[in-house]
Parts: sequence; C-alpha cells; structure tokens
Amino acid sequence: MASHGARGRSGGRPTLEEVAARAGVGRGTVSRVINGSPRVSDATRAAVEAAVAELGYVPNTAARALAANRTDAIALVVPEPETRFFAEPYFSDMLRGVGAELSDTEMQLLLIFAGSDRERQRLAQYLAAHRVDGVLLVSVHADDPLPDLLVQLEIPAVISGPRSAAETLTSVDSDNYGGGRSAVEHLLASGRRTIAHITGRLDVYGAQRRVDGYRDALRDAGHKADELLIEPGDFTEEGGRRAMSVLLDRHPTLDAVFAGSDVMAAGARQVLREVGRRIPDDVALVGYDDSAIARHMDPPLTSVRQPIVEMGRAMIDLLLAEIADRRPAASRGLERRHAVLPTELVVRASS
Amino acid sequence: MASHGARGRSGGRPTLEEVAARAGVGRGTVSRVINGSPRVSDATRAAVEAAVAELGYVPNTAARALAANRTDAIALVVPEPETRFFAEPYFSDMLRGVGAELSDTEMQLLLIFAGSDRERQRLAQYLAAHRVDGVLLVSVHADDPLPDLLVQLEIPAVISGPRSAAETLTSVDSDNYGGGRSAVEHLLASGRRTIAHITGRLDVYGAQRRVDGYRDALRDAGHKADELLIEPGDFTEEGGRRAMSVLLDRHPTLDAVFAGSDVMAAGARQVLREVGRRIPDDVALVGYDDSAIARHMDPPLTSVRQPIVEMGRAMIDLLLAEIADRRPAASRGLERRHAVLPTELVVRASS
DNA sequence: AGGTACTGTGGGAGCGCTCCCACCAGTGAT
DNA sequence: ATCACTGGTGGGAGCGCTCCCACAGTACCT
Repeated sequence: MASHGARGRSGGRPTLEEVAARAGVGRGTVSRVINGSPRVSDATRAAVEAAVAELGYVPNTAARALAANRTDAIALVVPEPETRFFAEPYFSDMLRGVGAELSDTEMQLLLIFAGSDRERQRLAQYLAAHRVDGVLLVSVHADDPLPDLLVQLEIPAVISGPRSAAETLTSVDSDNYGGGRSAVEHLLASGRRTIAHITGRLDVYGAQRRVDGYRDALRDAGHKADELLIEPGDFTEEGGRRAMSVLLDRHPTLDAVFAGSDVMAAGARQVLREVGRRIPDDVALVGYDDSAIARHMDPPLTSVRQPIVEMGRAMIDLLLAEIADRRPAASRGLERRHAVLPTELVVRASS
Repeated sequence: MASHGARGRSGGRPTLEEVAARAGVGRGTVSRVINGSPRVSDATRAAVEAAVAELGYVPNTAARALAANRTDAIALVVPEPETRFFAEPYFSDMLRGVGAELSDTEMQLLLIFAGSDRERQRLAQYLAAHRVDGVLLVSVHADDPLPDLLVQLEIPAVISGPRSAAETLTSVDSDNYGGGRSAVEHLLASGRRTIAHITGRLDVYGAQRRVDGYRDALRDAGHKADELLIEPGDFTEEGGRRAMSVLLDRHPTLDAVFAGSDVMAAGARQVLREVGRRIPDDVALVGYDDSAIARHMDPPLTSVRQPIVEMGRAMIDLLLAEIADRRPAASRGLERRHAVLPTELVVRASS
C-alpha cells in the first residue's frame, strides 16, 4: 500500500479533481487514465498514475454510476430457496465458474435468492431500479415470469438451460442431445442390445434433448424405434424406481438402462437389485450429471458429465458481451446467442 | 403492478422532479415522502404517493448514494474459500438469520468470499471505495488483518466470535462459557465422576471459554482441579482421536468426556469403541455444535447447540445500530457492544 | 397589535463522476 | 504559405438525488 499521507484537507477521500490538481492536468485527463482510454500521452499517464498512488485515490462508484448510467454489477439470480442452493453442488460449481471469469473484471457479482414470494417481490423492485447491469439466471422453471420481466425492463440477461428451442434470452446449455447420444453409443459399443431410457421431466427442455439423442443414436445404429423402451421419470429417486419397474415388466430382457439423471439411476439400481439383476453383468446402467451420487454408488455409476464450471464462465462471457453491445446503440446481430458446451461420458463400473 | 403507461417523454425512468411536477409539489417534498419523513401533511403525502404509483417511480440508487454518501448495502465477508462456505451448515444458518433480519430493510446484502490472496486484495479495494455501509465478519482467524483494516477505514463492522476478551470490534458470540458449564453440569447430574475435556484450538477464544466453563463447573461442584483431565485437540477428528488416547492412558477410569466440537467427539468415539468402552454405559460423551454429525452418530450425540440463526439476526441488529449511530456525529457510547447469546444442551443417547 | 414559535413547503447548491465539445499544437498535403 | 487533419487536453454541463436554508402560513402567546 502506498502512503496515504497526503489526503485532501477535508480529511475525506480524494476526488478526481484533487488528483488532477496534484498531477497538474485537467479532470478529463485523469478520468481518461482511470478508464484506460488510449488517447493519453505516456508522460501524462505516468504523472496521473503517480498522483493516484500518492493520494490513494479510489473512484467513487456512486458518482460513476450516476454519471455513466451503469452499475458495474451483475446479479446471479437463483429462483430457489437458499436451502436448495446450498444442497446442490450444481450451484456452487456454477458460482465457481462465474467468479473465476469475473475476477479479471471490475464487475461485482451479487447473489440473489428468489425462492419465496417476498423475495421475488424484492427482486422485481431491485431490477426495476436497474441496480445491476445484467442478470444471470439459473435453474428457471418453464412458467417463470422472470425472463419476461427482464426482457421488458431491457436488462441484459443470460439463462442457463434454455426453456425451449425458441428461447428468447441469450442462453448457455450443455449438449444434452450429444450427452444422450454418447451414453447410448457407449452402451451399444459394449455390446448391449436392448437399451431402455428413463427420461427426466419432459417439460424440461434439456430432458427432451436427451431423449432425442437416445432415439437418434439407436436409429443410426440400425435399431428400429421402440417407444415402449422409453419411460418418463421426474428426476426423483422414486420416479426412477417406478419407471424401472414399468420397463422391466414391459421388457424383461433389457440389458441396459440410460437414466436421465444420477438420482433416477439410483432409484433404478434399487429396483434392479431387488429383482436380482446384477450391475453391470445383467444390466448396464448409465446416469446423467456425474454427481457425487454417481461416484459413491455401488457399483460406481457411469454418467454424463456437464461442464458446469465452464458453463458459468460462458454465461459471464455472453453477458458481458451483451452489456457492452448495449452500451452504444449498436446494431446487434442475433449471432451466437446460444452457446452449447460439450458433455463428457465418465465411464465407471456400472457399464 | 401499477400501469407504467405515463412515463416521461424521454422514455427513460421517471425522476424525482417528474414525480414532483405530476403531484404539483416541490422536489424536496417528494424526497421527504419517499424517505418517510414525518414533516409532510397527509394530503400532500397521498398526492405524492399517487404520482409515484402512476409513474412507476423507483429511486435512483446511484444518485441517492452520491448525494447522501451511503450505499444501503452491507457485506457479509467470509474469509474462507467458497468450498468451505458451502460445506459447513454454519454459514448457511448464519446467512438465514442475516437474510431474515434484513428483509424488513432496504439494505442489500452482499456475499463476499476472501479466501485467496487475490480475493482479499479485491476486498481491500472494495472496502477502500466504501462500497458498503457496514461489514459482517464471520469465521475470522486471530491474526487476520481485516478487522484492523475496517477500523482504519472507519467502516462499521460486527464480528461473530470475538478474537479475544478485548475485542475492539462490536461482536456477537454464543455463550461458550455457559455452554461448557452446561455440558459438565449435565454429566455431573447424571452421576459421572471423572470428566475429561478435549479442547478446541486454544488460540480460538471460544474454545478457551469452553474450557473455563468446564473448569468452573467442576470447581463449583467441589471437584479439585486436575489439569491432566484436559487435553487439547484442534477441532479435527484426528485431533479428537489423539486426545482421547492420551486421556485414556492418563485416566483409565474416566467415565465421561466433554469434547469441544462434534467432530472431535466423533474421533473420541472411535477410540472408545476400539478399546471396548461402551457409550454411554462406560463413558458418557458430549459434543459441541449440535451438527448433523451429532444427530447421525451411533449412539446419537448429546451436544451443545449454538443459536446460529439468532446470532445472524443479532449481528444485523448491532450493525444497523452502528451504522445509524455514525450517520449523525453522535456521541456514541460503548454500551452493549458485545452480545452473547445463550446456548442449549441437546441431550441424546450418548450421555 | 406585535411578537415568537412552530409546521409544511420550495428550490438552490452540491455530491464526484462521465461525456462531449472546444481548442491547441503539430504534421503532412496542397 | 494555407489548409485540412489528428493526437492530446481542459473544462462545462449534467446525471438524480439529499441537505438545508428560506419563507409562507397558522397558532398561540404577551
């Protein structure tokens, strides 16, 4: 830390004007240096930087926000109660990626929970006041009014997990289609013939895409379509159990199951064990998410990993671009508004 | 939501001035209404509120911050890596209490991690810019420079878990002394005669206080002091194991152990089981924190519960008071700057 | 009647910045 | 020599509030 001795006589924090006086330049020039404008000579820049260091100058955020009409802050909005936020590693991974990508920036991240009605109301107020330059939206339900509110308020926003193929907001997603394909292709490659699929909630776009991947992989391998091999779950363990039972009734000879989530795979595993099917000898099992459950299952579960940390990074990249684009009334294209990141199949003993 | 139809012609957000014009009053009056000043007649107030609703007026935070020199935001600073934050229920409980107490307020909460050097540097910058009105400090190590920085910058702050009896910052703590006492008194009341204590890290003030409570409870019950019954752990499971071994060597006849944390109690339990002592028949065991470990231990562990959620609330109360006090150059007393909340002994099968 | 004390109100000044226009060199083309 | 330009700079205007002083009106004393 530089010496903070030479403060203004007022005893308060030094202002731009004081720095300018000290450096023997004008206010505008100091502003340019602070904001990294290239149109400043090297000598002047050095003088200003020296003055800044000597006075321990730190820009006043409020004044900057007022004059420039921006806040240098973005919000990560979690439309869930805090408890779920802490329970699920998804969020902490996401936060890690977001934080990492943001640490090169002046931007500040706000974490906002909007689980209860009360919190949602506060959030609406908050957004109406434009207290952030942009919003990151995670884990949004299909019928949530939040995205529309953001569009209406013209606040740049990026959503993780688009709500449909026609998502209006800029979005980041993992390749659910490819993830589904890779799971099935892996099972086919290891010699499985009858592969069932327990889907997630089909009102979740990502779950649909996994089904698409499942279907196409089988079709491309020359299997004829059999819709009876597909049974919807609801992302819960109980849903996994139920679906597995149904599938076993319909197809007693199935030798592989691809579950749309690790949790459902855990449910399926219970049923398989109860009826005496060995994993992977009799039935191979593949999950989705590569969560802690997958690693700790007995046997360890093959699963499709989503690059959540990277998704967080990508969300920030897109959001910052969107904010920057909006600053000048630019002619914004619709190009690359939807990022899709590759998944990775993590093979373990269950398949 | 009110109709947002009648915006200013500019298309932007309405300003105080526009609301004033609409209500047929002056700017100052609107400001007074917005800020809940009592010196406004009822009729005027109603007119202004109507205008606010019609225009959908929302105050501009930046302008307010600039003019009033405050931010209406406080930070919860966690000097730990994010991973620990998510792992320990302590933080989420604390956050719950803080959030609850803050929801009646206009204040906004920022969550700031300062685990890495880089993050700490950003934080220092952040605080120097006075971007928050106050700071909540949790889980601070004894040699952390952060508290001093806050004092130097004259930023109101409240610390949870004072660093010593002479803590300079306003603090909130649970009654570690009373917690220690209650554990020992409980063991005495249930007929135990030789009660050992595994302490936490003794550079942690709270751990010392628990030892004090342990000592005084025994002394008051007429036991003569025996320092050999006290063995330091370090809050880890391994430390608990080691201390338990030492204690068993020194006092093979001990019939009770009070551990300074549930984690250490878990370590102690392992050793007791290995040497064939039954819990609670041969040795009674009491832990501290009432964590998930305590509930799931076999047998379930008697433990001292700290009112963490309430501590969060208390921190906010004290911090808001401190911020309010500072606003006018008040003659601030030093009264009640250290809140101590009662603990509660949760008796389970281990004692 | 004049004074004194309120209550309620209007609006100027100013918070510390960014934006932008004006301006002053220099530089090279005409 | 004149006329563009261009890189570099100073400083006015203004962002939307809060603070505070001034002042009108009313009420209650002498």
